[in-house]
Amino acid sequence: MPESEQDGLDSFDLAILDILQRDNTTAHRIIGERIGLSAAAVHRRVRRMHENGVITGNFAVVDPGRVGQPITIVVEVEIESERLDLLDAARRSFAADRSVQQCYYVTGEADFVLIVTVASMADYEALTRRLFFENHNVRRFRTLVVMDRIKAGLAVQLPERPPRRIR
Amino acid sequence: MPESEQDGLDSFDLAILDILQRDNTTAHRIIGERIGLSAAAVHRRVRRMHENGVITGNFAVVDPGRVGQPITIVVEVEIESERLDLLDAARRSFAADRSVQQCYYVTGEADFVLIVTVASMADYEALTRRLFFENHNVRRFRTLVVMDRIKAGLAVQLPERPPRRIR
DNA sequence: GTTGAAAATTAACATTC
DNA sequence: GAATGTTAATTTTCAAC
Repeated sequence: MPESEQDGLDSFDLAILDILQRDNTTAHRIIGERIGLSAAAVHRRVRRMHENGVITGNFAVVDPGRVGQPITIVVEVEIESERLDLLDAARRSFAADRSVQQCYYVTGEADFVLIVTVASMADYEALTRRLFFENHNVRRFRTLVVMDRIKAGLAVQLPERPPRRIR
Repeated sequence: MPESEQDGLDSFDLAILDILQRDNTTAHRIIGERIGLSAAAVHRRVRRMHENGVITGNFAVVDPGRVGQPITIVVEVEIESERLDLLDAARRSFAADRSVQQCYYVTGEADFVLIVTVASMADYEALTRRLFFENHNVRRFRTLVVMDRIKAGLAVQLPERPPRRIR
């Protein structure tokens, strides 16, 4: 395969991302006015970034407390064996669980970090049973109950200058 | 003030949220077809949920690796004093930092959990300097480098049945 | 980048529960 | 009275030039 598929984001692309990360309902015409481009040019760039995988999705974010999930918990999980098949099994069971909003595989004193939302502590206990106690590969886990979601977005910091100019 | 402002989400609202959490570019007409409502009715409900704060935002999600931020790190921070003013100062400095994507105030063995994205480990060291070493209220911090973002969305689990039927 | 057609959003109105 | 569906006007999206 050719080595063409690269980032190649210029400062216009980054300016567009900066806006869409805050509000992706902003009309292309408005974006164009702000960054000095026509609406059509903005449209083409947005579509290309979506196809290229730079933009991975467009989501509405819901306040968990308003839909019956008032409790957020950070869980650190330590596993027994790092055997690939066992690791993968854990990975999959965590990712598949509907209460698990985020799941990271990490190095350091823990192996996984999960961010879960639940309706009640009883529900959390049920989660620990099905995800941790019933999985013999889980050595231990630490529960950190979230008292305040100080910052909970997914907006990525964008470079002032394009990260790398291709060609 | 009246005690009227309540959730009052019905199953239509939840069905709409379920769709918008996956893709908020879905046209109201399409949503209407799927759940059995007109486009106008969908539009009104979406607008109301936005105003009510049920929908907290509409975002495009960007792949951090594609915009020069290939490293994700989970950081647990322990602080010295829980004095309110000092706590608030820490809170604010974490939230204000552009590299900090998420910040939670938690109970348990840590006080804050941060999720940060950076361009390099040198940048992470710079971050630890400005956020932790220069803040004398930080007792210690643990670094968990993310090797795999297994699940990184913010979609909240929605109840099958409405959480509470008002009136 | 501009133009023009198709589609979506949005407001206004009549109607039903 | 609150919420729905229909209609119509406005705006946006999107393809062609």
